[in-house]
Amino acid sequence: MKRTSQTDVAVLGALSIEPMSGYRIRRAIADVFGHFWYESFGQIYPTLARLEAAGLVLSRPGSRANASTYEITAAGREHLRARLLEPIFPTPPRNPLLLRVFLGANIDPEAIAGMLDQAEADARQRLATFAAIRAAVAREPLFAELGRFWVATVSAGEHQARAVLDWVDETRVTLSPPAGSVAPA
Amino acid sequence: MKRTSQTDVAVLGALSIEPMSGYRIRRAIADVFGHFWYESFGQIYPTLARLEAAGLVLSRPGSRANASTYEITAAGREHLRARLLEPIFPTPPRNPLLLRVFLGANIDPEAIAGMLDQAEADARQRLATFAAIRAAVAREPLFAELGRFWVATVSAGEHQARAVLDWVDETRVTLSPPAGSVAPA
DNA sequence: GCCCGCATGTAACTGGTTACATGATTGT
DNA sequence: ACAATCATGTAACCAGTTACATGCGGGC
Repeated sequence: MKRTSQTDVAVLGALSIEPMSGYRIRRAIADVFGHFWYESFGQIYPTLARLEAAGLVLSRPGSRANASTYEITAAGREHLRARLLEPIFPTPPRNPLLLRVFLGANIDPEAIAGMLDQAEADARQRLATFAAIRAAVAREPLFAELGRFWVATVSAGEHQARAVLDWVDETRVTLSPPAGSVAPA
Repeated sequence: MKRTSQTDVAVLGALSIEPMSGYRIRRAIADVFGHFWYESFGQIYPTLARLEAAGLVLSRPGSRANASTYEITAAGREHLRARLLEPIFPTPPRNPLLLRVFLGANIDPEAIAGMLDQAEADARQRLATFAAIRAAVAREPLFAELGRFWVATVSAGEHQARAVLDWVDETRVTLSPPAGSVAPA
């Protein structure tokens, strides 16, 4: 049960769409995978060097003097395919909001209410972003083929966000009586 | 924007319920926080030592020769309270399933379908576990007071699991036409 | 001429997992 | 007696973040 890093998958995956510089890979991951994936520069550049050494990507001088454009090789595509088919090991859950809700007896009910408000605002914000992404996908000609997959991940985000909204509504009620309240007559 | 470790919060939080050995803390976290939190032994024992040095917990010889029971101190409770009120920095998202769905064009549609099946099975499994937990909470006298909070976190898990189920249903349809299909006449 | 965005890289650090080693206690 | 569970700890390792250093090129 060894959890292997998925950074290679994310980087090769980005390059499977089109050749890019390291900087642009990072932006693509932030913009497109943003709601379900994250990579930092400190992770991307070493990874790119490793992938190149392994012959999975190749770099060619880019448009600028100091820039390189990375391209996925045939071996890289094959490797990506294989990695995508490996069994998935989900990372151990760590939800700081739920940790606080569980330990809610230690703090002021107001504080919990504030956290729920924040969670609701975040979820609404995400839904707005998703709506914008849907519109963008419809416009982008590049993603005519990949659009279905992209929309599927966006939809997952929407379902999650709506689940949060429903849960917040419900939880505000079940957690509202501040300790010594009585049942309605 | 420094992400500070929440391990102290989880450990102090467990001890805020009742005194326990390190081993039992880990089991309590797995059993009770399991669906939203995780800590390994390699994390718990050093943390306990640190917390004791800081006077936030104290250890007394336990029932067994080689065991200690840890207890939260007044300072520990105060520290926990303060930590719970700190702003929440969610960890960067990393959802390997959505990464695979997005990159689905690189692999066999069957493989994606298999992953969706797996996600569905996992969600159903979780729902069953939650039902069992709800029953257990109702029985547990210790959690008469904390039950509301516990149930709130369980409910969050249920909402998430149902969101997955809905998404899988929907996505099986939107992703089913294997490439060269035509619209219905 | 200056600022901003594009671009690359690395060093220090932290958080966390895994695996291993070891032994006590309890129940069957 | 034996197995399972309770219990503690550590060492090796890995993944990943953050901050820093540096420079090019285009637009205003």
